[in-house]
Amino acid sequence: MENLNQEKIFIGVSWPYASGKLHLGHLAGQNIACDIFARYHRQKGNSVLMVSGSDSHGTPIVFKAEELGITPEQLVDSSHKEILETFEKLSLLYEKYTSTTTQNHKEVVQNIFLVLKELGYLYPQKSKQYYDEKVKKFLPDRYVRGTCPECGALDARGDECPVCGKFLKPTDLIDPYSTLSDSKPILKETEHYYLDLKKLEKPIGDWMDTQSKHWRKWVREFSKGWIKEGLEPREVTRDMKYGIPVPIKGWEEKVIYVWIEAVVGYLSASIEWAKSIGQESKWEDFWKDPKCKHYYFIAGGNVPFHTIIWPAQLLAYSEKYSNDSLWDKYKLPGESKRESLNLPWDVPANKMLLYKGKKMSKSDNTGMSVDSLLEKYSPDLIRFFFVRNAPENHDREFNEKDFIDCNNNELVANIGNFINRSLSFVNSKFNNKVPQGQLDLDVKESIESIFKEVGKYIEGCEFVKATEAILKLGNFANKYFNDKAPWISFKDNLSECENTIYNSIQLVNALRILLKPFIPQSIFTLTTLLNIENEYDANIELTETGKVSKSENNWVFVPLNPSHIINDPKILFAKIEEKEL
RNA sequence: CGCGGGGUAGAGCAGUGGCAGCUCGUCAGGCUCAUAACCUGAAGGUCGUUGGUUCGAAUCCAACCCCCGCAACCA
Repeated sequence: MENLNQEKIFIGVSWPYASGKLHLGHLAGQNIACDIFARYHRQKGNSVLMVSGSDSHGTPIVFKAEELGITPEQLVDSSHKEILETFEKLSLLYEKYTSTTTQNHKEVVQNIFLVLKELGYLYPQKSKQYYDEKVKKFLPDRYVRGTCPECGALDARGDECPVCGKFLKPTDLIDPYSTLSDSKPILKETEHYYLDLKKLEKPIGDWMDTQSKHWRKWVREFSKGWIKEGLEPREVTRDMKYGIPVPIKGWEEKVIYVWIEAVVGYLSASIEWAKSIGQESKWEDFWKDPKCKHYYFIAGGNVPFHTIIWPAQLLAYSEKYSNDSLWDKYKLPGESKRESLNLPWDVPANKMLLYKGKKMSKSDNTGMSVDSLLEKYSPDLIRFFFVRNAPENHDREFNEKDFIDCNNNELVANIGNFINRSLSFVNSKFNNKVPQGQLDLDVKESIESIFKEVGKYIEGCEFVKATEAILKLGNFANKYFNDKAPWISFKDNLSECENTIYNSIQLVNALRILLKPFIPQSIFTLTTLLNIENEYDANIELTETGKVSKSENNWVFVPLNPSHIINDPKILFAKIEEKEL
């Protein structure tokens, strides 16, 4: 069925920091939800561009590499590979997953830096910062420690005192020392560029007022709070060699700060994608068509970058298009249209996944790695669990008992049980042949309304509710089967029995189509069990060929014909015994 | 200390002035094609605390307690 109302959907997914493996927070935060959203839209026949990549620059990477005795490049390379492997195991599928280390990214970042500078949004300013003479480095805030001026605690960090919670500047600390060498750092003058966010406060505030109505409440309130407090100019360069050099004469020893650099990846990865499919200007379809909606899947902590700073950069940069000399001088790769860049449509950020009451993070090792979970559980269960229990509006505690309950009560007892009892019945009583029948009115209505409901929820980024709706159909299906009692009518009213089973098989097929974006691997198996051949699937085409060639709406219920022969049933989801814990 | 979110049954949550609800779990009974679902019934709450407004407060107001996140790379 050709999709006549094809929409363009751009999806930017938060760039994982390339300093180690993925942990459960990544899954709860963004990496599962984005994939379900993308798969749904591809299935619907929409044109999707989902990009992300490994955030490969920044001070922590340099320090971690030093600690491991390798170069930052080696650390970043191995992390990038590990991330890609994990994504593949979980069937997380991007149009482009790249890294901030590419030449293309560097070009785009420097282009944006220079344009913002020419437009007067970046200006240089001198300041004094702590410098460690032993290791010959300027120190990031958290690498300076000392006594808290507020409560007297020793070992307070340069950004915050862990004892009294006071927010500090490194220069507030009494008796500061460098965590890199334990020596006393000196204050040394340095010069940096600053992004003049103050100048952008009004336009960003206005944009947010009109745009944020459909955002999650907490994302909206949080972002508006930032604007209300007032935006201050922020440093955008660093005294470091590893990273993207500041493209200005005399600044060769400095790099562009990662917080302004990494978000540019959304644009540079789109440009890289366009190149890789051999259509250099294709990215403009997604970035310059005002009808293309931009969604950013991120985790809580990154909200201000995506609702304030990145939009501010885009808004400022778009002034290039009404300036003849800048337009001539600073074209992005493949750029042909003199039209401004799209701002975020929605930023469906999730809150934190907590483990034993604390947030998971790479830095303190409380986060369980995704790999350790993959050793014990199926990728589809992991996908389903993290979208079913996503911390969309509240922080959420992770525990393995809930994980097993989700498998046993929802995937096994609800969905799996219904599929199995239906297929087994066709197998044992009808020799694998779908019996004659017609769709009952209530079955038809249930299926149609659930399709609408689930679609509406996914499009509104309410994934927990989407899973609830699907489980509701599973519940309806089980009840239908039960109420109709085909095991009784088989003995005394064969045509009624046939009709019941015909309807049950249609419900199985409806669940199959609805669950495709969520648990693709199991659904692939179910498609085989139902002996459905030659069904077009945009996500499978993208997996296999790297691109989608058709625009077909397959988010529709298609009944299976009577007399269709299915294969022998097989258990789709295995029950997990609690004692295995 | 600042900003934001939260505290309702064992767990997860809904509920913005009118009998405290939903999903899952627990217990008992019925039914049984199925990895067991479905039906009926039951247990389980000081709605964080205290005070106030009101005929009436989970809901509005005030003060306080507790948990989580953020402040520039920790999703």
